Amino acid sequence: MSGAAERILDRLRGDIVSGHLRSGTHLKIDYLAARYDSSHMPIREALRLLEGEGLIVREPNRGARVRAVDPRSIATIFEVRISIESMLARRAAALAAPADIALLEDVQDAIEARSEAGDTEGAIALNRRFHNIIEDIADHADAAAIANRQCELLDSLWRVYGVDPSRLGGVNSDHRYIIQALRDRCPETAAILVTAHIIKGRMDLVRRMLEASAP
Amino acid sequence: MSGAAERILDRLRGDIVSGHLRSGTHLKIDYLAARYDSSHMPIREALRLLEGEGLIVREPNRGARVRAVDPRSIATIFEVRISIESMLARRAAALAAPADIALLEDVQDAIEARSEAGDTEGAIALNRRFHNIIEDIADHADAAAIANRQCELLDSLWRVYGVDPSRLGGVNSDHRYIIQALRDRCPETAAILVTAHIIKGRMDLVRRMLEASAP
DNA sequence: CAGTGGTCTAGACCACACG
DNA sequence: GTGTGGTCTAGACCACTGC
Repeated sequence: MSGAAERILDRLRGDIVSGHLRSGTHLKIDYLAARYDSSHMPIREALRLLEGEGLIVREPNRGARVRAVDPRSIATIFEVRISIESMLARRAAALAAPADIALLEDVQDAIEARSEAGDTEGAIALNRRFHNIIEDIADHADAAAIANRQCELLDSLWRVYGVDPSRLGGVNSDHRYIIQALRDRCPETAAILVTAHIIKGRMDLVRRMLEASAP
Repeated sequence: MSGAAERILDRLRGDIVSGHLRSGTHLKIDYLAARYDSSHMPIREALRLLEGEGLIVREPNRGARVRAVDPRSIATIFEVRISIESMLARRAAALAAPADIALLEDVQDAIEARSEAGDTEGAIALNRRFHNIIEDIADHADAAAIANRQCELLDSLWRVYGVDPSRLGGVNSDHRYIIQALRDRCPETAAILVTAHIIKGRMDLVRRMLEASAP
Protein backbone atom coordinates (compact mmCIF):
# COMPACT_ATOMS: atom_id res chain seq x y z
CA MET A 1 0.00 0.00 0.00
CA SER A 2 1.40 3.30 1.28
CA GLY A 3 -0.03 5.30 -1.60
CA ALA A 4 -0.61 9.01 -1.69
CA ALA A 5 -4.14 8.71 -0.31
CA GLU A 6 -2.94 6.87 2.77
CA ARG A 7 -0.20 9.39 3.42
CA ILE A 8 -2.69 12.26 3.12
CA LEU A 9 -5.13 10.37 5.35
CA ASP A 10 -2.59 10.01 8.15
CA ARG A 11 -1.51 13.64 8.01
CA LEU A 12 -5.07 14.96 7.90
CA ARG A 13 -6.19 12.73 10.74
CA GLY A 14 -3.22 13.83 12.80
CA ASP A 15 -3.94 17.51 12.12
CA ILE A 16 -7.57 17.06 13.15
CA VAL A 17 -7.25 15.03 16.35
CA SER A 18 -4.35 17.18 17.54
CA GLY A 19 -6.54 20.25 17.17
CA HIS A 20 -4.32 21.80 14.49
CA LEU A 21 -7.33 21.92 12.17
CA ARG A 22 -10.24 23.34 14.15
CA SER A 23 -13.70 21.82 13.98
CA GLY A 24 -15.80 23.35 11.25
CA THR A 25 -12.84 24.14 9.01
CA HIS A 26 -13.77 23.86 5.36
CA LEU A 27 -11.44 21.40 3.64
CA LYS A 28 -11.03 22.63 0.06
CA ILE A 29 -9.85 20.08 -2.42
CA ASP A 30 -7.61 22.39 -4.44
CA TYR A 31 -5.95 23.66 -1.28
CA LEU A 32 -5.30 20.16 0.03
CA ALA A 33 -4.02 19.05 -3.39
CA ALA A 34 -1.51 21.90 -3.37
CA ARG A 35 -0.60 21.39 0.29
CA TYR A 36 0.09 17.68 -0.10
CA ASP A 37 1.37 17.96 -3.68
CA SER A 38 -1.05 15.55 -5.32
CA SER A 39 -4.00 15.55 -7.68
CA HIS A 40 -7.70 15.46 -6.85
CA MET A 41 -8.24 11.74 -6.64
CA PRO A 42 -6.09 10.82 -3.63
CA ILE A 43 -7.65 13.74 -1.77
CA ARG A 44 -11.14 12.48 -2.48
CA GLU A 45 -10.10 9.02 -1.38
CA ALA A 46 -8.66 10.29 1.89
CA LEU A 47 -11.75 12.39 2.59
CA ARG A 48 -13.96 9.41 1.91
CA LEU A 49 -12.03 7.34 4.46
CA LEU A 50 -12.06 10.13 7.03
CA GLU A 51 -15.81 10.36 6.63
CA GLY A 52 -16.02 6.63 7.34
CA GLU A 53 -14.06 7.18 10.55
CA GLY A 54 -16.43 9.97 11.53
CA LEU A 55 -13.78 12.70 11.59
CA ILE A 56 -15.31 14.88 8.89
CA VAL A 57 -18.77 15.46 7.47
CA ARG A 58 -19.50 15.90 3.78
CA GLU A 59 -22.56 17.57 2.35
CA PRO A 60 -23.46 17.17 -1.33
CA ASN A 61 -22.01 19.96 -3.46
CA ARG A 62 -20.79 21.76 -0.36
CA GLY A 63 -17.62 19.87 0.39
CA ALA A 64 -16.09 18.55 3.57
CA ARG A 65 -15.79 20.17 6.98
CA VAL A 66 -13.91 19.05 10.08
CA ARG A 67 -16.23 17.51 12.59
CA ALA A 68 -15.99 18.34 16.26
CA VAL A 69 -13.83 15.84 18.14
CA ASP A 70 -15.49 16.48 21.46
CA PRO A 71 -16.99 14.13 24.07
CA ARG A 72 -20.47 14.59 22.63
CA SER A 73 -19.66 13.55 19.04
CA ILE A 74 -17.29 10.88 20.29
CA ALA A 75 -20.24 9.38 22.16
CA THR A 76 -22.28 8.94 18.98
CA ILE A 77 -19.36 7.26 17.25
CA PHE A 78 -19.01 4.87 20.18
CA GLU A 79 -22.70 4.08 19.93
CA VAL A 80 -22.24 2.53 16.49
CA ARG A 81 -19.26 0.59 17.77
CA ILE A 82 -21.26 -0.76 20.70
CA SER A 83 -24.18 -1.82 18.50
CA ILE A 84 -21.93 -3.80 16.17
CA GLU A 85 -19.49 -5.27 18.67
CA SER A 86 -22.16 -6.47 21.08
CA MET A 87 -23.80 -8.27 18.16
CA LEU A 88 -20.43 -9.80 17.24
CA ALA A 89 -19.93 -10.95 20.84
CA ARG A 90 -23.33 -12.63 20.79
CA ARG A 91 -22.39 -14.49 17.62
CA ALA A 92 -18.94 -15.38 18.95
CA ALA A 93 -20.45 -16.94 22.08
CA ALA A 94 -22.62 -19.14 19.89
CA LEU A 95 -19.78 -20.15 17.57
CA ALA A 96 -16.65 -20.35 19.74
CA ALA A 97 -14.75 -23.65 19.58
CA PRO A 98 -12.32 -24.83 22.29
CA ALA A 99 -9.36 -23.93 20.05
CA ASP A 100 -10.67 -20.34 19.79
CA ILE A 101 -10.92 -20.07 23.57
CA ALA A 102 -7.38 -21.40 23.97
CA LEU A 103 -6.08 -18.82 21.50
CA LEU A 104 -7.83 -16.01 23.37
CA GLU A 105 -6.34 -17.19 26.64
CA ASP A 106 -2.84 -17.28 25.15
CA VAL A 107 -3.20 -13.73 23.88
CA GLN A 108 -4.61 -12.57 27.20
CA ASP A 109 -1.68 -14.18 29.03
CA ALA A 110 0.64 -12.19 26.77
CA ILE A 111 -1.29 -8.96 27.37
CA GLU A 112 -0.96 -9.35 31.13
CA ALA A 113 2.74 -10.15 30.84
CA ARG A 114 3.27 -6.94 28.90
CA SER A 115 1.14 -4.98 31.36
CA GLU A 116 3.18 -6.17 34.32
CA ALA A 117 6.41 -5.47 32.45
CA GLY A 118 5.28 -1.88 31.91
CA ASP A 119 5.16 -2.33 28.13
CA THR A 120 1.98 -0.32 27.56
CA GLU A 121 2.57 0.00 23.83
CA GLY A 122 2.88 -3.76 23.43
CA ALA A 123 -0.19 -4.37 25.57
CA ILE A 124 -2.22 -2.03 23.38
CA ALA A 125 -1.16 -3.83 20.21
CA LEU A 126 -2.09 -7.22 21.68
CA ASN A 127 -5.36 -5.79 22.96
CA ARG A 128 -6.24 -4.99 19.36
CA ARG A 129 -5.41 -8.56 18.44
CA PHE A 130 -7.64 -9.88 21.24
CA HIS A 131 -10.66 -8.09 19.83
CA ASN A 132 -9.80 -9.10 16.27
CA ILE A 133 -9.86 -12.75 17.33
CA ILE A 134 -13.36 -12.34 18.73
CA GLU A 135 -14.42 -10.77 15.44
CA ASP A 136 -12.93 -13.73 13.58
CA ILE A 137 -14.85 -16.17 15.78
CA ALA A 138 -18.06 -14.26 15.07
CA ASP A 139 -17.45 -14.93 11.35
CA HIS A 140 -19.14 -11.76 10.13
CA ALA A 141 -16.71 -9.84 7.94
CA ASP A 142 -19.12 -7.03 7.10
CA ALA A 143 -19.82 -6.14 10.70
CA ALA A 144 -16.16 -6.47 11.66
CA ALA A 145 -15.21 -4.04 8.89
CA ILE A 146 -17.64 -1.44 10.26
CA ALA A 147 -16.29 -1.86 13.78
CA ASN A 148 -12.64 -1.73 12.72
CA ARG A 149 -13.10 1.38 10.58
CA GLN A 150 -13.31 3.41 13.76
CA CYS A 151 -10.29 1.90 15.47
CA GLU A 152 -7.87 4.08 13.49
CA LEU A 153 -9.61 7.13 14.91
CA LEU A 154 -9.68 5.80 18.47
CA ASP A 155 -6.02 4.79 18.30
CA SER A 156 -5.17 8.32 17.18
CA LEU A 157 -7.09 9.76 20.11
CA TRP A 158 -5.44 7.45 22.64
CA ARG A 159 -2.09 8.40 21.13
CA VAL A 160 -2.83 12.11 21.56
CA TYR A 161 -4.40 11.98 25.02
CA GLY A 162 -2.42 9.08 26.45
CA VAL A 163 -3.48 5.90 28.24
CA ASP A 164 -3.83 5.98 31.99
CA PRO A 165 -1.79 2.95 33.19
CA SER A 166 -4.33 2.36 35.97
CA ARG A 167 -6.78 1.45 33.22
CA LEU A 168 -4.92 -1.75 32.30
CA GLY A 169 -6.03 -3.72 35.36
CA GLY A 170 -9.70 -3.25 34.60
CA VAL A 171 -9.18 -4.12 30.96
CA ASN A 172 -7.49 -7.39 31.82
CA SER A 173 -10.22 -8.28 34.29
CA ASP A 174 -12.89 -7.56 31.66
CA HIS A 175 -11.11 -9.77 29.14
CA ARG A 176 -11.04 -12.76 31.50
CA TYR A 177 -14.78 -12.48 32.13
CA ILE A 178 -15.46 -12.13 28.40
CA ILE A 179 -13.45 -15.27 27.67
CA GLN A 180 -15.45 -17.14 30.27
CA ALA A 181 -18.77 -16.01 28.78
CA LEU A 182 -17.61 -17.23 25.37
CA ARG A 183 -16.45 -20.55 26.83
CA ASP A 184 -19.78 -20.97 28.63
CA ARG A 185 -21.60 -20.13 25.37
CA CYS A 186 -23.65 -17.36 26.98
CA PRO A 187 -24.45 -14.93 24.14
CA GLU A 188 -26.30 -12.33 26.22
CA THR A 189 -23.66 -12.34 28.92
CA ALA A 190 -20.91 -11.88 26.37
CA ALA A 191 -22.81 -9.04 24.70
CA ILE A 192 -23.34 -7.21 27.99
CA LEU A 193 -19.73 -7.65 29.08
CA VAL A 194 -18.40 -6.37 25.75
CA THR A 195 -20.81 -3.43 25.84
CA ALA A 196 -19.65 -2.47 29.33
CA HIS A 197 -16.02 -2.92 28.28
CA ILE A 198 -16.43 -0.48 25.40
CA ILE A 199 -18.41 2.02 27.49
CA LYS A 200 -15.66 2.03 30.11
CA GLY A 201 -13.16 2.78 27.36
CA ARG A 202 -15.30 5.69 26.25
CA MET A 203 -15.56 7.02 29.80
CA ASP A 204 -11.79 6.84 30.27
CA LEU A 205 -11.14 8.53 26.93
CA VAL A 206 -13.64 11.32 27.60
CA ARG A 207 -12.11 11.92 31.03
CA ARG A 208 -8.65 12.25 29.48
CA MET A 209 -10.01 14.67 26.89
CA LEU A 210 -11.70 16.83 29.52
CA GLU A 211 -8.55 16.86 31.66
CA ALA A 212 -6.52 17.94 28.65
CA SER A 213 -8.90 20.75 27.69
CA ALA A 214 -9.20 22.16 31.24
CA PRO A 215 -5.84 21.55 32.93
CA MET B 1 -26.60 13.10 -9.97
CA SER B 2 -27.29 10.36 -12.53
CA GLY B 3 -23.61 9.98 -13.41
CA ALA B 4 -22.03 7.02 -15.10
CA ALA B 5 -21.25 5.30 -11.81
CA GLU B 6 -24.87 5.36 -10.72
CA ARG B 7 -26.05 3.97 -14.04
CA ILE B 8 -23.51 1.14 -13.84
CA LEU B 9 -24.47 0.53 -10.21
CA ASP B 10 -28.15 0.07 -11.06
CA ARG B 11 -27.45 -2.26 -13.98
CA LEU B 12 -24.96 -4.36 -12.03
CA ARG B 13 -27.25 -4.64 -9.03
CA GLY B 14 -30.12 -5.67 -11.29
CA ASP B 15 -27.99 -8.30 -13.02
CA ILE B 16 -26.91 -9.73 -9.65
CA VAL B 17 -30.22 -9.89 -7.77
CA SER B 18 -32.02 -11.23 -10.82
CA GLY B 19 -29.51 -14.08 -10.99
CA HIS B 20 -28.19 -13.02 -14.38
CA LEU B 21 -24.70 -12.79 -12.86
CA ARG B 22 -24.13 -15.94 -10.82
CA SER B 23 -22.62 -15.81 -7.36
CA GLY B 24 -18.85 -16.13 -7.44
CA THR B 25 -18.51 -14.52 -10.86
CA HIS B 26 -15.29 -12.56 -11.15
CA LEU B 27 -16.07 -8.95 -12.08
CA LYS B 28 -13.15 -7.75 -14.22
CA ILE B 29 -12.76 -4.02 -14.47
CA ASP B 30 -11.67 -3.92 -18.11
CA TYR B 31 -14.58 -6.12 -19.12
CA LEU B 32 -17.10 -3.98 -17.23
CA ALA B 33 -15.56 -0.80 -18.66
CA ALA B 34 -16.02 -2.15 -22.18
CA ARG B 35 -19.49 -3.52 -21.45
CA TYR B 36 -20.78 -0.27 -20.01
CA ASP B 37 -18.65 1.96 -22.26
CA SER B 38 -16.86 3.94 -19.57
CA SER B 39 -13.42 4.29 -18.06
CA HIS B 40 -12.06 2.67 -14.92
CA MET B 41 -13.14 5.20 -12.35
CA PRO B 42 -16.93 4.91 -12.52
CA ILE B 43 -16.54 1.13 -12.40
CA ARG B 44 -14.48 1.35 -9.22
CA GLU B 45 -17.04 3.70 -7.74
CA ALA B 46 -19.93 1.37 -8.53
CA LEU B 47 -18.06 -1.64 -7.13
CA ARG B 48 -17.30 0.30 -3.97
CA LEU B 49 -21.00 1.07 -3.49
CA LEU B 50 -22.02 -2.50 -4.22
CA GLU B 51 -19.57 -3.68 -1.60
CA GLY B 52 -21.22 -1.32 0.88
CA GLU B 53 -24.58 -2.89 0.06
CA GLY B 54 -23.13 -6.35 0.63
CA LEU B 55 -23.73 -7.58 -2.92
CA ILE B 56 -20.09 -8.22 -3.80
CA VAL B 57 -16.92 -9.00 -1.92
CA ARG B 58 -13.54 -7.49 -2.75
CA GLU B 59 -10.20 -8.97 -1.76
CA PRO B 60 -7.03 -6.89 -2.00
CA ASN B 61 -5.28 -7.31 -5.35
CA ARG B 62 -7.74 -10.04 -6.31
CA GLY B 63 -10.66 -8.01 -7.47
CA ALA B 64 -14.40 -8.28 -6.91
CA ARG B 65 -16.64 -11.33 -7.00
CA VAL B 66 -20.40 -11.60 -6.86
CA ARG B 67 -21.56 -12.60 -3.41
CA ALA B 68 -24.23 -15.22 -2.93
CA VAL B 69 -27.67 -13.66 -2.59
CA ASP B 70 -29.12 -16.57 -0.64
CA PRO B 71 -31.07 -16.71 2.63
CA ARG B 72 -27.91 -17.38 4.61
CA SER B 73 -25.93 -14.34 3.46
CA ILE B 74 -29.07 -12.22 3.51
CA ALA B 75 -29.38 -13.10 7.20
CA THR B 76 -25.95 -11.66 8.03
CA ILE B 77 -26.78 -8.45 6.18
CA PHE B 78 -30.00 -8.16 8.16
CA GLU B 79 -28.05 -8.62 11.36
CA VAL B 80 -26.16 -5.38 10.82
CA ARG B 81 -29.42 -3.63 10.00
CA ILE B 82 -31.03 -4.90 13.21
CA SER B 83 -28.09 -3.81 15.36
CA ILE B 84 -28.17 -0.28 14.01
CA GLU B 85 -31.92 0.25 13.71
CA SER B 86 -32.71 -1.04 17.18
CA MET B 87 -30.15 1.41 18.55
CA LEU B 88 -31.79 4.19 16.54
CA ALA B 89 -35.22 3.22 17.89
CA ARG B 90 -33.87 3.42 21.42
CA ARG B 91 -32.56 6.91 20.76
CA ALA B 92 -35.76 7.98 19.00
CA ALA B 93 -37.85 6.94 22.00
CA ALA B 94 -35.72 9.13 24.23
CA LEU B 95 -35.80 12.12 21.90
CA ALA B 96 -39.25 12.09 20.26
CA ALA B 97 -41.25 15.31 20.59
CA PRO B 98 -45.05 15.49 20.19
CA ALA B 99 -44.65 17.02 16.72
CA ASP B 100 -42.55 14.01 15.65
CA ILE B 101 -45.23 11.62 16.86
CA ALA B 102 -47.91 13.57 14.99
CA LEU B 103 -45.87 13.39 11.79
CA LEU B 104 -45.41 9.64 12.16
CA GLU B 105 -49.15 9.21 12.67
CA ASP B 106 -49.93 11.25 9.57
CA VAL B 107 -47.60 9.13 7.47
CA GLN B 108 -49.00 5.93 8.93
CA ASP B 109 -52.55 7.09 8.13
CA ALA B 110 -51.41 7.59 4.55
CA ILE B 111 -49.75 4.16 4.42
CA GLU B 112 -52.96 2.47 5.54
CA ALA B 113 -55.01 4.45 3.04
CA ARG B 114 -52.73 3.25 0.24
CA SER B 115 -52.81 -0.29 1.56
CA GLU B 116 -56.60 -0.39 1.55
CA ALA B 117 -56.69 1.18 -1.91
CA GLY B 118 -54.47 -1.63 -3.18
CA ASP B 119 -51.64 0.77 -4.01
CA THR B 120 -48.81 -1.50 -2.84
CA GLU B 121 -46.14 0.55 -4.62
CA GLY B 122 -47.25 3.75 -2.89
CA ALA B 123 -47.44 2.01 0.47
CA ILE B 124 -43.86 0.79 0.07
CA ALA B 125 -42.60 4.28 -0.73
CA LEU B 126 -44.35 5.74 2.32
CA ASN B 127 -43.07 2.86 4.46
CA ARG B 128 -39.57 3.97 3.58
CA ARG B 129 -40.51 7.48 4.63
CA PHE B 130 -41.88 6.19 7.95
CA HIS B 131 -38.56 4.62 8.85
CA ASN B 132 -36.61 7.66 7.65
CA ILE B 133 -38.61 9.85 10.04
CA ILE B 134 -37.64 7.60 12.96
CA GLU B 135 -34.00 7.89 11.89
CA ASP B 136 -34.36 11.68 11.82
CA ILE B 137 -35.81 11.68 15.33
CA ALA B 138 -32.88 9.57 16.52
CA ASP B 139 -30.58 12.35 15.27
CA HIS B 140 -27.67 10.09 14.43
CA ALA B 141 -26.69 10.64 10.81
CA ASP B 142 -23.78 8.17 10.83
CA ALA B 143 -25.87 5.26 11.99
CA ALA B 144 -28.73 6.17 9.66
CA ALA B 145 -26.33 6.17 6.72
CA ILE B 146 -25.20 2.63 7.56
CA ALA B 147 -28.78 1.43 7.85
CA ASN B 148 -29.93 3.11 4.64
CA ARG B 149 -27.01 1.81 2.59
CA GLN B 150 -28.66 -1.59 2.59
CA CYS B 151 -32.14 -0.41 1.65
CA GLU B 152 -31.25 -0.18 -2.04
CA LEU B 153 -30.38 -3.86 -1.97
CA LEU B 154 -33.49 -4.87 -0.07
CA ASP B 155 -35.71 -2.80 -2.36
CA SER B 156 -34.18 -4.58 -5.34
CA LEU B 157 -34.89 -7.95 -3.76
CA TRP B 158 -38.51 -7.06 -2.94
CA ARG B 159 -38.87 -5.85 -6.52
CA VAL B 160 -37.60 -9.16 -7.90
CA TYR B 161 -39.42 -11.52 -5.54
CA GLY B 162 -42.55 -9.45 -5.00
CA VAL B 163 -44.36 -8.37 -1.84
CA ASP B 164 -47.03 -10.65 -0.45
CA PRO B 165 -50.08 -8.34 0.03
CA SER B 166 -51.01 -10.25 3.17
CA ARG B 167 -47.84 -8.83 4.69
CA LEU B 168 -49.21 -5.27 4.76
CA GLY B 169 -51.62 -5.83 7.65
CA GLY B 170 -48.87 -6.97 9.99
CA VAL B 171 -46.63 -4.11 8.93
CA ASN B 172 -49.29 -1.53 9.73
CA SER B 173 -50.00 -3.13 13.09
CA ASP B 174 -46.29 -3.09 13.92
CA HIS B 175 -46.04 0.59 13.00
CA ARG B 176 -48.88 1.58 15.34
CA TYR B 177 -47.24 -0.20 18.26
CA ILE B 178 -43.87 1.37 17.44
CA ILE B 179 -45.44 4.82 17.42
CA GLN B 180 -46.96 4.15 20.81
CA ALA B 181 -43.64 3.03 22.27
CA LEU B 182 -42.04 6.24 21.00
CA ARG B 183 -44.88 8.36 22.40
CA ASP B 184 -44.59 6.58 25.76
CA ARG B 185 -40.82 7.15 25.70
CA CYS B 186 -40.03 3.47 26.23
CA PRO B 187 -36.61 2.93 24.61
CA GLU B 188 -36.33 -0.80 25.23
CA THR B 189 -39.87 -1.44 24.05
CA ALA B 190 -39.26 0.53 20.86
CA ALA B 191 -36.00 -1.32 20.24
CA ILE B 192 -37.63 -4.73 20.65
CA LEU B 193 -40.59 -3.82 18.47
CA VAL B 194 -38.34 -2.52 15.68
CA THR B 195 -36.13 -5.59 15.93
CA ALA B 196 -39.12 -7.89 15.60
CA HIS B 197 -40.44 -5.78 12.73
CA ILE B 198 -37.20 -6.16 10.78
CA ILE B 199 -36.90 -9.88 11.57
CA LYS B 200 -40.42 -10.46 10.26
CA GLY B 201 -39.44 -8.67 7.06
CA ARG B 202 -36.45 -10.96 6.75
CA MET B 203 -38.58 -14.05 7.29
CA ASP B 204 -41.08 -12.94 4.65
CA LEU B 205 -38.32 -12.14 2.16
CA VAL B 206 -36.54 -15.45 2.75
CA ARG B 207 -39.80 -17.34 2.30
CA ARG B 208 -40.42 -15.59 -1.01
CA MET B 209 -36.88 -16.43 -2.14
CA LEU B 210 -37.28 -20.11 -1.22
CA GLU B 211 -40.66 -20.30 -2.97
CA ALA B 212 -39.10 -18.77 -6.09
CA SER B 213 -36.12 -21.14 -6.13
CA ALA B 214 -38.23 -24.30 -5.59
CA PRO B 215 -41.59 -23.73 -7.25
C1' DC C 1 -21.32 34.86 -12.64
C1' DA C 2 -17.50 33.07 -10.11
C1' DG C 3 -16.07 29.52 -6.98
C1' DT C 4 -16.22 24.98 -5.74
C1' DG C 5 -17.38 20.14 -5.54
C1' DG C 6 -17.98 16.20 -7.95
C1' DT C 7 -17.29 13.29 -11.78
C1' DC C 8 -15.22 11.65 -15.74
C1' DT C 9 -11.62 10.56 -19.54
C1' DA C 10 -7.41 8.52 -21.10
C1' DG C 11 -3.62 6.73 -20.13
C1' DA C 12 0.62 5.65 -17.23
C1' DC C 13 2.48 3.18 -13.51
C1' DC C 14 3.37 -0.24 -9.83
C1' DA C 15 2.27 -4.40 -6.99
C1' DC C 16 0.61 -8.57 -6.61
C1' DA C 17 -1.31 -13.20 -8.20
C1' DC C 18 -1.17 -16.99 -10.90
C1' DG C 19 0.47 -20.10 -14.31
C1' DG D 1 6.08 -13.03 -17.19
C1' DT D 2 1.62 -11.84 -18.22
C1' DG D 3 -2.68 -10.38 -16.59
C1' DT D 4 -5.14 -7.87 -13.42
C1' DG D 5 -6.26 -4.77 -9.70
C1' DG D 6 -5.35 -0.62 -7.75
C1' DT D 7 -3.70 3.96 -7.81
C1' DC D 8 -2.37 8.13 -9.71
C1' DT D 9 -1.80 12.30 -13.03
C1' DA D 10 -3.58 16.09 -15.57
C1' DG D 11 -7.00 18.16 -17.18
C1' DA D 12 -11.90 18.74 -18.90
C1' DC D 13 -16.58 19.13 -17.84
C1' DC D 14 -21.03 19.87 -15.50
C1' DA D 15 -23.98 21.02 -11.35
C1' DC D 16 -24.76 23.48 -7.68
C1' DT D 17 -23.95 27.32 -4.18
C1' DG D 18 -23.76 31.73 -2.96
C1' DC D 19 -22.36 36.21 -3.97
